Amino acid sequence: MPEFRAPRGTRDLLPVDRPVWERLTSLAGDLARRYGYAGIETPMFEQTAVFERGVGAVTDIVEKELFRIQPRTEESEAWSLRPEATAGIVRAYVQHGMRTLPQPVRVQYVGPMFRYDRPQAGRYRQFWQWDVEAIGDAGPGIDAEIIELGHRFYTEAGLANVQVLLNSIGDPGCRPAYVARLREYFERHRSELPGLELARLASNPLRLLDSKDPDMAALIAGAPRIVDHLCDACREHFDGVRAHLDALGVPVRIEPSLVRGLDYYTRTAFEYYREGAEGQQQALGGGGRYDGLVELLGGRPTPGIGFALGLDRVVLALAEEGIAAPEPVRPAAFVASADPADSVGRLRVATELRRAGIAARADLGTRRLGRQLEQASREGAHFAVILGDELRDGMVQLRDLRAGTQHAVPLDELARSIQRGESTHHHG
RNA sequence: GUGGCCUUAGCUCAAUCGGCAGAGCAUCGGAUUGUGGAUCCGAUGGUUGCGGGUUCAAGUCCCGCAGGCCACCCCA
Repeated sequence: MPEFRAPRGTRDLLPVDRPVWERLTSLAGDLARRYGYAGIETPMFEQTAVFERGVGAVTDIVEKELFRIQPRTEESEAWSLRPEATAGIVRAYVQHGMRTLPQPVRVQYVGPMFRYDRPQAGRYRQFWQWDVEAIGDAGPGIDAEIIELGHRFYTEAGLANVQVLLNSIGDPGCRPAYVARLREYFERHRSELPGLELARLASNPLRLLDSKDPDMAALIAGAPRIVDHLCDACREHFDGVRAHLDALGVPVRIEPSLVRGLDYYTRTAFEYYREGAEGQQQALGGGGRYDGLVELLGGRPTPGIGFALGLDRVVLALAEEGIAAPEPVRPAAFVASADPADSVGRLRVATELRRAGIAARADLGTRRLGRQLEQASREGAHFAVILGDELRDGMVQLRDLRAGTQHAVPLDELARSIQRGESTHHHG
């Protein structure tokens, strides 16, 4: 066991892991372009207060999972690594006066987030999210656009069985009355509550709804549903979201018990859920509307909605479904030579090919020719270029490693021959 | 933060009752001084996660710690 290891809950993404990640990030970028979401990037740490206020001071994320940075001096501000992206993006929206841009402002970002909790498969202390936000539009249409965009990502990534769970959790106008009714309901059934749930009844009755305790299932099923207690405006918004989603053909399941753990959510709450998944990390992503957040962080009252998709969990899901990762890039040409010592000649020819735009590699060691060709084969090269005595006449051997054929070509026509061979094979 | 299971070479795993730490794959080399994914041969690679204890003797038994996984908590 080596002396040093990646810190607990973090891991190295090795060359063999990278292709699937590159595919997912380029898919996110492609969807962002199609849907009109511009890139944004905010710092990986912020003043702790941004998260305390933006995420909610009494949430688990802030209370027990925040990665706090030790200040270097007493005068230093208290910083924390970001546990999610929305608070920082909204902070940037306010700081840079983005309310003067055409509204809503559509932005997106792929990057690492940090939460200090106990690692498990699909749950890490450093993990990657694709975060998408639309700030400045209160209508239900943008909710549907965002929800469909997230669903689209899973579909195009290759996950066919991802379902959207949808709920409305009301707003500060109507939610308190509902929470009071809910509390009243569970108080009536106090004797049936497991100990852990009793504590929640006092702190956050909404959380009782998404309890995983099997003994709670019947109780939850009989509980008042928030969607039946929305004010007219919230009701109308929720119906609007559903109507837009229906029109788009997005498979949606209304889930009255879906409440999300972050304080700032209003109205729309949604989650992407993988059916038939092993383990508890079935939530692939989630999001919701946060109409009070901009104001909380010092801006004018501004509505907003967004989601965060956990890319680590998508990678895991793709592996579980047996969906193959993209092949690593194979070189078009591998330059070998009869003289094992002639690394200068090999590197020179490879460099010329590279300058001509060809993916070329060369053995820069001292292997004999047979070993060089073995290397070329194992790296999946299409052609081997063999430098030998023919160089005196300006000729090299061009060997097609897939076909097993070989012929001499002039060195100054080498790049063109390889390009021709590549294109016929790719389209043949 | 709570509980359970696990940890032997880069990877996947053996090692009888406590008795000399091994194999396959991978890597490097040879068979083959100008011709490749096969085959054969060889080499490199270990403080058995770390620390302590019991014992003539510990990969094996005991204790602690770390890390991984699982279930909670919570979330992505």
